[in-house]
Amino acid sequence: MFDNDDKPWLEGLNPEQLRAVSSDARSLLVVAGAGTGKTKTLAARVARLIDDGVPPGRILLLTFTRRAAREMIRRAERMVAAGGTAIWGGTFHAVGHRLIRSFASRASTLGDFTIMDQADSADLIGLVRSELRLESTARRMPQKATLTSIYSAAVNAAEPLEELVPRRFPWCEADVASMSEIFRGYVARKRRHNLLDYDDLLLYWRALLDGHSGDAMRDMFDHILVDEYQDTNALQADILLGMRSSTDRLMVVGDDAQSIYSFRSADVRNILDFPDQHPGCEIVTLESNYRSVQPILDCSNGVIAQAKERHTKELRAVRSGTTRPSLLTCMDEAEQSQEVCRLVLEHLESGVALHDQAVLFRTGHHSALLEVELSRRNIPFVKFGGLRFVEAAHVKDVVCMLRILENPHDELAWFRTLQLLEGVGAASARRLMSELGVRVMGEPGPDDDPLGRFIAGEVKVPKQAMAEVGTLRLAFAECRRAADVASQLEGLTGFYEGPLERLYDSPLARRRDLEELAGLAAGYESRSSFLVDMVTDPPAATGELAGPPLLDEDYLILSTIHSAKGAEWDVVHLIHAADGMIPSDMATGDAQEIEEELRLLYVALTRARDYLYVYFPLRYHHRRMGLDDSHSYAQLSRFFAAPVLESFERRWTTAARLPEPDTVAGATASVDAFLSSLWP
DNA sequence: TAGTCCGAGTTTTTT
DNA sequence: ACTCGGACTA
Repeated sequence: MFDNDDKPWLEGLNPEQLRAVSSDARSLLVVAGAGTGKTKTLAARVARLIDDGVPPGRILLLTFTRRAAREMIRRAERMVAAGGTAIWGGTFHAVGHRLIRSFASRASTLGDFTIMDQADSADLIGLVRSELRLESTARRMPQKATLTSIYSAAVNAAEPLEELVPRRFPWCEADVASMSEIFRGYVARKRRHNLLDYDDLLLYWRALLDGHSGDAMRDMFDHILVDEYQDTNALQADILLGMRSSTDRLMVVGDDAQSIYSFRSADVRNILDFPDQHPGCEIVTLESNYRSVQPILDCSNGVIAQAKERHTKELRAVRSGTTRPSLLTCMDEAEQSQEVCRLVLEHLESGVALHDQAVLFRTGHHSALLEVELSRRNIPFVKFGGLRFVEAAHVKDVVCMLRILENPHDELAWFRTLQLLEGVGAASARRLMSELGVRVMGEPGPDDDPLGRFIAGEVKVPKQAMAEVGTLRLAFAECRRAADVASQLEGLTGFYEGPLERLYDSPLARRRDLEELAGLAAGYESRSSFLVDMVTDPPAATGELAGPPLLDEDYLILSTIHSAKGAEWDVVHLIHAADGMIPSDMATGDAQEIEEELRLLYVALTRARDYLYVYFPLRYHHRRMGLDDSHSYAQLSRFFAAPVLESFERRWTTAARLPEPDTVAGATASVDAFLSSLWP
């Protein structure tokens, strides 16, 4: 019936995948279990659409990361010659930004705006908080980062503070009143300075859909495809509804068992309620797993079977293989690191490249000790997740200087940059900004060129700061003449040498980061697109790689479980399978949180193709690398209940065999005592 | 007013 | 082990 030579996208699709690829239903829900060929199906569908004559520019592909979008588009383009306009692909936030830029500026409602990342939002919230002088009241306010999370959670879940805070931030319950005041101030400040935060990218998108631009926006696309639908939130579901026209087709793909972003207000109800929200919807379920061998699936199925609420799906292995996963009990974290290195190298020797192996963990700092060990043994690695490269103070400093060049009225950027100068603190920075005429955009001022005034030296600076101000003026002046971002960065880094040495320790590592930043910038034509990408699509990985030349080399993958979503490796090492680590003791408040931790474990286990190793360190030292030997015993994660344990090959290192079984059995109390001693 | 020292409180995961 | 703000000194 089909000629595969004509239609290469048909190749190797199973009947369910084929249904998803060729369906013409107006609304299509694909429930795709882990490893069931979701990416392949999405890519094949895109290829099919293009082959059917849909112009690529009229296809919108919404993914969780831009990396995922690029991968899918690449695969689709391999299957079919895609000419003409490129497919619209990216995250909700990145696409929202693009749409707002073209529609809002055209309507001149917003003019030229700057996007803030989360740290910028936190700084602004901190600024508003200190200006409101709420500290004088008896209670101390939560940290600015916490306030930012609360603000964002309220926006994304569309939930009033009075309900949200007691439920998700119970320790801040007493602060709700002052919080509302701060948030009101924050919103006003954003508006006055034409700043949009991440949440605004979604809010303005939705607002534009309700306004005059709505029809034009809806008319842009014939097909919308959404990946990782289980991790979208109420606001995003709303946007999708708003984007629908009478003729378009919408396909969403997801797996409720892999919903792990409720902290970002993702709501599994989105995928569960999709059929109701989009009447006449066709549903396709993918259950054949092409990734893992059956013993790994047995163990993953056993883990997810413990979930209370779920769509029952049983993954079936297509590939053959009988190696059971290993649960390795180690003496302590140090031994765990040793064992990971040993097994990684063992697999390397038997032909599995480093980048086909990954070490997964619950939180960014869980890999700290392992990173030391890997460096010691010269095993190159790249780390995904944890603290981001662009959020490091020194990278932010340099990016802020670029932001001033882009928008000389960027209050936050000036405030940060000026304080880099020796002898200039918050007070002088404020004074300088007002002298320079950094002001609300769009309002007429005495001079529209604060940067020009700064370069011309038209402001009084403290004596101490004279030298550095001079260098900065020169650097800015050169930047104005330089054509490309890369050379602008070079000039600014020259000025930055002084502040870097003075303000931070380990300047060597930081200088390396700045070189990496320069390398990234070299790939950009314009400064503005570079700055936008730094916010909406920042580099996901940080690594111990000295520079670009080394990128060709083989390297091991380290990743938080969250960042491992959608990926797969031949060999997966999951470390810290102790209670308090997974589930994280930060997330054992209520049953729903614990259930999400369970899904998190499920996501980790289902990343493995051939070999799966789970490591459980028995003892946790109180003071890492400390001189004393005080420690307490951990308990195996509660998710490894008896039936799950049966699917593992259990092993103990020689050292781990030593403690008496009853010591281990009674360990929970001591772990809890240790952990709670950290935050009394 | 910048920079330093001290004490109190602190929640992970990411766009 | 970190951040943050307040008090204090130069």
